[in-house]
Amino acid sequence: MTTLEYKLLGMLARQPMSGYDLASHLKQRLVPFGPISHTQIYPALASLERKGLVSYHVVEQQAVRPDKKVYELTGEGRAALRQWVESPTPLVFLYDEFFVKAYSLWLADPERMGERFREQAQLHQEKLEFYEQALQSKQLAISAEPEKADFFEVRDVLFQYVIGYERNYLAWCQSMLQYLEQRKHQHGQEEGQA
Amino acid sequence: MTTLEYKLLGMLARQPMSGYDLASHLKQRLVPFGPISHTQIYPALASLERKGLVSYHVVEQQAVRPDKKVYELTGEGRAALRQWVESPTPLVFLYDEFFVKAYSLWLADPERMGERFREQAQLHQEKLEFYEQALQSKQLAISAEPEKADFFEVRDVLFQYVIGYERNYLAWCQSMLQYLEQRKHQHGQEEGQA
DNA sequence: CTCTACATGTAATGCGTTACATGATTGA
DNA sequence: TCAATCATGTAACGCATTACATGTAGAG
Repeated sequence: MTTLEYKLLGMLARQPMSGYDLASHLKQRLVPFGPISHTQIYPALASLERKGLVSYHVVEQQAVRPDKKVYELTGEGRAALRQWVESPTPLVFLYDEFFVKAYSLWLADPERMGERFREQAQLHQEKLEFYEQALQSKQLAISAEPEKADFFEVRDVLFQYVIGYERNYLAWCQSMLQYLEQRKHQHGQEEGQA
Repeated sequence: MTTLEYKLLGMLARQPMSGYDLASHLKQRLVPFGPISHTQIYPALASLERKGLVSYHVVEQQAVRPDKKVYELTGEGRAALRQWVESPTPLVFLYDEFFVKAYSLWLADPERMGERFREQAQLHQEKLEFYEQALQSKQLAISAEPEKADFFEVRDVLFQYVIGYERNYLAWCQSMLQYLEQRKHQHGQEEGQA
């Protein structure tokens, strides 16, 4: 069982869906797991089905579209997910390419690096705004459907985590921009290699 | 060129090292990139050498140890690294297994999940303390060797990012623990499946 | 007339992890 | 005697991404 399979189980536990639905939910960022390619989803669903953790029923589509396979969790699927969720997790290391670049920023041109940091800040700003807005509309959804508050609430807290993460990222970009400004003024134009 | 290769270039740009040295620096967390296995490092160094981005000189070891290959950047290596550092970076998605588990926490036992959150908080607390301490000793190192302040300073800011990240993580764990407490009191003992 | 949405897949490639392989010295 | 440190590698396996493959309907 891979993390990918548990992501799918977690989504199906909330709502039965087809492979296509899963992919588009992720793409629309209704679930903050990042996008997952359909070329991974379909084999993974097949494998979950072989293991008896999910089952599907075919829904015929209008026109000549391929029939839709709507998957849902079986009892074992729910139990397996629950067991995994309740199990300990080792510490994972954060992976961020821009962060790796920043490690070698001392040999780069401060002017150009300033642009890069503003670029990143922009991207993270957009993501932050998306999740802030999503959080607001989700809170409205809870008051509309209180019986689903169970997992709506949890999703909100995940969104709050992402929001905190993005705020930290932005603060870091700001402090780096300050540092670069300082550097520009201090060093003036000493190193001038192409 | 993979991110891994640029990580190695970035480290070698600061200081010539052998493959073994690179691995142990990462393991000791002197560089916040997470550990990298030596089985990846040695082939990567060979590939960088073939591309002319690094060169090495053999240092004979006492006893019967294999000779050490100390690598350093070539001019092209430095230029390639610089170009990469100055290039734009797409937004990457955060990957955290515990976060994925939290998404399905609504079907788990609140008591047991509380334990898991305390566990994670502990792990992140340790990491936070490590980087806070490292930051302090690095700041001392700057005053000792001001000529290397260039990249010491940058490393510090990376450490500061990690510190912010960990603080956010801990705050999230705390808020989740509060949520779970609330949940325990509210729901009492309604669902009791094994 | 081209692009996007719908809907499902297979095949090839690449990166990362784990296991395998060697071999002396030092400390518990 | 068992593990860890030093020091370098190869081989097998698994997960993820990209490219390939099919086919209609509707919007711009």
